[in-house]
Amino acid sequence: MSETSNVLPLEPLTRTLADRVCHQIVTAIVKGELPPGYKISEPELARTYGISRGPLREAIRRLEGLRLVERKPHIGARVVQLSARELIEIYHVREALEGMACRLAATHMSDEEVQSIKDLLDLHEKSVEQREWSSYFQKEGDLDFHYRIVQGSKNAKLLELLGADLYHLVRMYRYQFSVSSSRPKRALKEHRQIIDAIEARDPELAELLMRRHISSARRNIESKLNTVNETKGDKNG
Amino acid sequence: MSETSNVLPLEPLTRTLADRVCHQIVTAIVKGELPPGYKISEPELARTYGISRGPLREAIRRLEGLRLVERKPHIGARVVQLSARELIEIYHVREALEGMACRLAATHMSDEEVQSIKDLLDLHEKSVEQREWSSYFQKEGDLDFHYRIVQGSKNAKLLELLGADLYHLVRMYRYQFSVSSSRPKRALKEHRQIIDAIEARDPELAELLMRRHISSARRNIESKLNTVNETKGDKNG
DNA sequence: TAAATAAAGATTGTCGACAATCTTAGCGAG
DNA sequence: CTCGCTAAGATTGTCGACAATCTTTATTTA
Repeated sequence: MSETSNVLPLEPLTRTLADRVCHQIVTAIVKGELPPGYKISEPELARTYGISRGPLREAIRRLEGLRLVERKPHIGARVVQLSARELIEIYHVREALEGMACRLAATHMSDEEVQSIKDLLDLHEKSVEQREWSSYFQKEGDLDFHYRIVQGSKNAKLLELLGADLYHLVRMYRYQFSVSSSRPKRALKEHRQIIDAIEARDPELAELLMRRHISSARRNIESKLNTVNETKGDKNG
Repeated sequence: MSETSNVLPLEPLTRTLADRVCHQIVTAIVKGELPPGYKISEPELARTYGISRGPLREAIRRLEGLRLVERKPHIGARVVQLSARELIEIYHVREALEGMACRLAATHMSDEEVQSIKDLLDLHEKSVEQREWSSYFQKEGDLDFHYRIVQGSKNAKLLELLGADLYHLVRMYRYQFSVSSSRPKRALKEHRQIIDAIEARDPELAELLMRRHISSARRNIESKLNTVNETKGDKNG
């Protein structure tokens, strides 16, 4: 129950079919039910969700804006296929944006928000200890933390860019490759350092730690992708 | 002739009504023909562009993703109204993203691209000298420069975020307030310093100069907005 | 007179059908 | 056997009409 709407604050109770179905398709794409490269057939999807092609096409236009599908006129829409290069690019952008977010959060976050995140990390720690570091927490817990930091920056545009345009793709990648945080304990430790810096109201340190955190995650992914590429060889297209 | 499609690389020759009209509406919003806060009437706009409500609604969904309109279910769409706070937020984000873009550009830009930008700046200089620093150049020339730097970063995601989600709003703001670059000579000088740093393949300096450039533009806007607010008083909502 | 209610009008949301374009399978020529 | 053309099928693009919701206005009542 309770979908993953912590990260995607689109109320599921929107009263229009297009919005509701858009939200459903986002979830389906992120979870891999609609796999990358999948050709979206309008009649098929319309049947699946029990709606007409009108609202469905509106939803697809919205998904196009979210960069989750790519559309070509008179040919159709396909679920995006994240290349290694694009994934790395996203992490570079995250480093810049979330570094900034973290710096701002150190100034603008309320004490209550800080405490709330510390509580969240306590929850994560218990999950790690109890080896329940599975499914939801493994895949979504990390982004929950990051999302809250960005919220704490009090910069709405930042929240828009990260929440609407980047996190979906990161989540999709994690479900796809099932590689989420192969280093949960280390990630948790880094999260604690970050929130401590914010609590200490030390913007420079907070930014530095966040950038380093994301940077090391990126390098971790890069090394894994390189390992894969060594066995498979390059395949551009 | 030659629309402003240097900044918005959406081919005008797309063969679908929704795409074409979307592009037209973007231009109309940016230029203020559809003013901020304007209530978009579907029947009216459909008549205006000579199309049916179907493609128009798809275009509106796309505009929603571009953050140029805000939609409320069963009520309608309105052209976004940029608050002073949001505008400042955008400049903060630009500082982070374009700083990063500039750093990357110093490494990844080809010598030909660098030369091309220097030629562009020569053109701008002539415009300033000849006091033709009007309309197009005044409003679009600056963003042309910035767009090319971002292109030079060779980071597609960066280009997406800035080109699709932020520059439109900046352009809209400039047309609205007609305040574009009240300091053309100084801006041009800063642009030259930036491209020189890139040509010298000095990433740190390039980033520093770009951040400072955008930061001073932001402070310039802030001071102007404060002046306006002093006479008008605050008006949130 | 002011507030609440109800009906009329307008606007948005949804649907099914038709037209334009692309894809594919089959056929024929070289 | 391969390549190119053609026609049939399927898919996307567009439209007009109907249903659901919101807004406005007029009426009634305290």
